[in-house]
Amino acid sequence: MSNVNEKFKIGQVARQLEISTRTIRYYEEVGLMGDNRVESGSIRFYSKAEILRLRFILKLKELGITLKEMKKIAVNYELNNQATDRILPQLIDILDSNLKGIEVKIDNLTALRTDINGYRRRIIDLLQQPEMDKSQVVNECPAA
Amino acid sequence: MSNVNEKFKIGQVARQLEISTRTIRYYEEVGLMGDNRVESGSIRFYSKAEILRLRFILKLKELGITLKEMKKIAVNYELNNQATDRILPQLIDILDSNLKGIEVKIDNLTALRTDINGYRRRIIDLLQQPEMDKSQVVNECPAA
DNA sequence: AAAATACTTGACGTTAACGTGAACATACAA
DNA sequence: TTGTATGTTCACGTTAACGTCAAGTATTTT
Repeated sequence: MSNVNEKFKIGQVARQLEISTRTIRYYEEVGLMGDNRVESGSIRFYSKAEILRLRFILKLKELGITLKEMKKIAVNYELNNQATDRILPQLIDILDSNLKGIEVKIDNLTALRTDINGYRRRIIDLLQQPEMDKSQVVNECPAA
Repeated sequence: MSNVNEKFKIGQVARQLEISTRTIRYYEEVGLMGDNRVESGSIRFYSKAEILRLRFILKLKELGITLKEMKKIAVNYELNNQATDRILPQLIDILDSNLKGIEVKIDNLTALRTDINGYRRRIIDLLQQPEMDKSQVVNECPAA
């Protein structure tokens, strides 16, 4: 068997990618992976290309793209007869809107950090002034 | 009825805080709010202090603290006979670990943004060189 | 008092992305 | 051949924080 046509079973692939076999079957289940069971039997075999496809899925996931979004892309990829030129702009759109979401999240988290720090500081101040009545803190709305 | 002892029904409170009545009942259900049903009947009444408590819960939630964590605090608050001195350091601890989580998230998102931008740029480059074979992009693992 | 509005208690539904277990078939090692 | 590792297909479980009925009670308005 030539090296390029080498096939792997699901467990090998899973170990290689450090994911569970369930995950791989799940990706197939939701239509991200196509049926890899060979005619004869029910056992799945994956070529290197298919493993790359899995890697690609994992990468997109890392990039914050949901499986549902990926499916959309995949469907269009088929519909357009694998015309990459039609697909890539779509991917860019998704990446862009994702970038926006990320910016928003970063901003929110940054504000949150400031907020928490302020609240934290107020608590510490209270703890260091033992004569004060601290009971109100619990019912107080910080930075509001 | 003096103003300070004024009681509100759940719907009024909900509108005031812009949350659902279900949410308020849920907070009671998970032990964050104590039973506010008056002896005689089954209708809940909330004093301003209790509305403040709700505000406090909402604020902590904004700060990324889960209801489960709040419950912990609340339980200790009761256990310690409402000794604020024992509770506040605990709150600080939680806020601190939350801050750490936020830092991590910000870092991750920032790296992600860079990553996405890089990938995005590569796609655009490909789209602008019409002679190239773009089919590989889909199976390629960006920045890996 | 009738109608409209608000409150009550269940209790199942929702979302994402798998985890987990059962019960069985297949495959390679000793 | 017998074990043991690995594969298969269901199908229910998980998590958080409520949403959403349904069906009945209470309050308030007209």
